[in-house]
Amino acid sequence: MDASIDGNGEGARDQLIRVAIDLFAENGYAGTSIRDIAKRTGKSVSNVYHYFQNKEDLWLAIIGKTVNELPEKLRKVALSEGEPVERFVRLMKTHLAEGVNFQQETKIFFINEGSLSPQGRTSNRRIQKEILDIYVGQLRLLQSHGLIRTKNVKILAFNILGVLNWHLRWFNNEGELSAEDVHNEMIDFILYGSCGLPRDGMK
Amino acid sequence: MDASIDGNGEGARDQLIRVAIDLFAENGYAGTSIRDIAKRTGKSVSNVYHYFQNKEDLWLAIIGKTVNELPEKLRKVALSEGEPVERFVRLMKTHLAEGVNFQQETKIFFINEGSLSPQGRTSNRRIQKEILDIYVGQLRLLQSHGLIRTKNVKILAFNILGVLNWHLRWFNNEGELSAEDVHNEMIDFILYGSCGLPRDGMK
DNA sequence: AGAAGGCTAGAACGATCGTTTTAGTCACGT
DNA sequence: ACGTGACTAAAACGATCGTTCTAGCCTTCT
Repeated sequence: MDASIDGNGEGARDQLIRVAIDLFAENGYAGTSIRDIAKRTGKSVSNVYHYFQNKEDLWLAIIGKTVNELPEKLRKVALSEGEPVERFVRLMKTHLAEGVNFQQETKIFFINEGSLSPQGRTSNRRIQKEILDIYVGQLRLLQSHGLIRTKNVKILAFNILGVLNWHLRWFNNEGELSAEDVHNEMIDFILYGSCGLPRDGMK
Repeated sequence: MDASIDGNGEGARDQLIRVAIDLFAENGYAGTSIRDIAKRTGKSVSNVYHYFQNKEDLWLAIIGKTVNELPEKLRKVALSEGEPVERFVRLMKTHLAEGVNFQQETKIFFINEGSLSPQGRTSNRRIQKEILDIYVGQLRLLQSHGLIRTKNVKILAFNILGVLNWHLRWFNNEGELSAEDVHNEMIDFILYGSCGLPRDGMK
C-alpha cells in the first residue's frame, strides 16, 4: 500500500497540519495549544512532536508551502511577457487566486506576527516586504508609461495590498458570487483607483 | 493636590492601560501576560487586579473609549447635512483621523478576535458589522444618485474598508509625509475606484 | 488616637503551557 | 526468530498562566 496514504485517506502528518490551520485561524498561534491540536485530531501530544520539532516548526510547515512561496509565484508573473496593464491584472489575479487557495494560511500569517520567535518574525516581515516591492516595481513600470495618476506609488501599493489582503477576511468561497466575479470587481476597483481607468481589453 | 494626577503626571490606571496597549500590540492578547504588564510598569500583579477585574476587563477598558465609539462617530457624519460625495469624503476623513488617533488600539482590535471570550467576540463582530453597514448605506445613497460604477456595493464597501484598515498597519505618523497628504491620496484612490471620479470640489 | 479604605507588594493556588521521557505496538528486513 | 525503526500513548517535568490571598503602608475622617 502507498506509504503516504493510510486507511482513512489522509496521512497523520497532513491531518495534524489541517487541524492546526483550523485552530490557529480560530484562536491564534498563542491561543492554540499543542494539546488542543492533539485532542481534535484524536491523536496524542507526542504524536505532534513525532512529526514536528516544536510548535513553531509546525507553524513553519503550514506557512512554508503556501505563503512562503507566494513572492516567487508573484515575481514570476511580474517578470513575464505582455502588455504592462494586462500583466498587472494577471499579477493581481494570481495573488487573489492564491489567497483563495490558502485563505486560512494567509490569514494566520497576517494575524500572528507578534507571537513568533525573532527568526519567525523576521522571515514574516521579509515576505511582506518582498510582495510590497513586487507591486511597487509594477507600479513604477506603469508610471513610466504614464498610466498612473499619482506620484507616490508606495501609498498606491499599500492601498492595493489593503484591498487584496482584506479580502481574506471577508471572502466566502461558498457564497453566491463566484470567486472570479468578485475578483474582477476588486481588480476594477483597483485599476480605477490606480490609473483612473477600467481594465483594458479584458473580458 | 489633584487626585487624578500623581507625582510623575500620570495616574497608575492610565499607565497600566498605556503599557497594556503597547504589549498587546507587540505580542497580541494571548501573548501578553498580566505579569508582563506589571513588570513593564514597575508595579505589581495585584495592582493590575486592583484597577481591573480581570484580563479581559483590561482589554475592554482599552477598546471601550476608542474603537467602541467609532461606529457612533461615523454614524454622526453619515447622517449629517451636505452633498453626498462631500459627506462621503468627510466620513472617510473622520475614519482615518480616528485610526491615527487610536492606531494601536484599532490594530489590536483587528488582530486578537480569536483570543476573546464569546461575549467579547460577539461585541467585536457587532462593531465591525456596524461600520460596514454605515459604508454600505452611504454607497447606496451615492448609487441612487448614479455616482457608483458597479452594482454590488457590499464588495465596494469591503474594498474601501480594506484600504482604510490596512493603513493602520503601515502608516507611520512620524514619517515625512503629513497624515493629511497621505489620507488625501487614499481617498482619491477610493473615489476613483468607487465612482471613477476624483474628489469633487475639494481642495 | 484610632478606624477605614485606597493602593501596593509578595506569596501562593490550581490550571495549563511546551516539551521530554518512558514504554508500548506493529511492520519489515535479516 | 530477532532486532530495528516508525508510530503512538501516557505520564511527568519545570515554567508560566490568570487569579486570589494576606498583609503592609499611607492618607483621610472622626
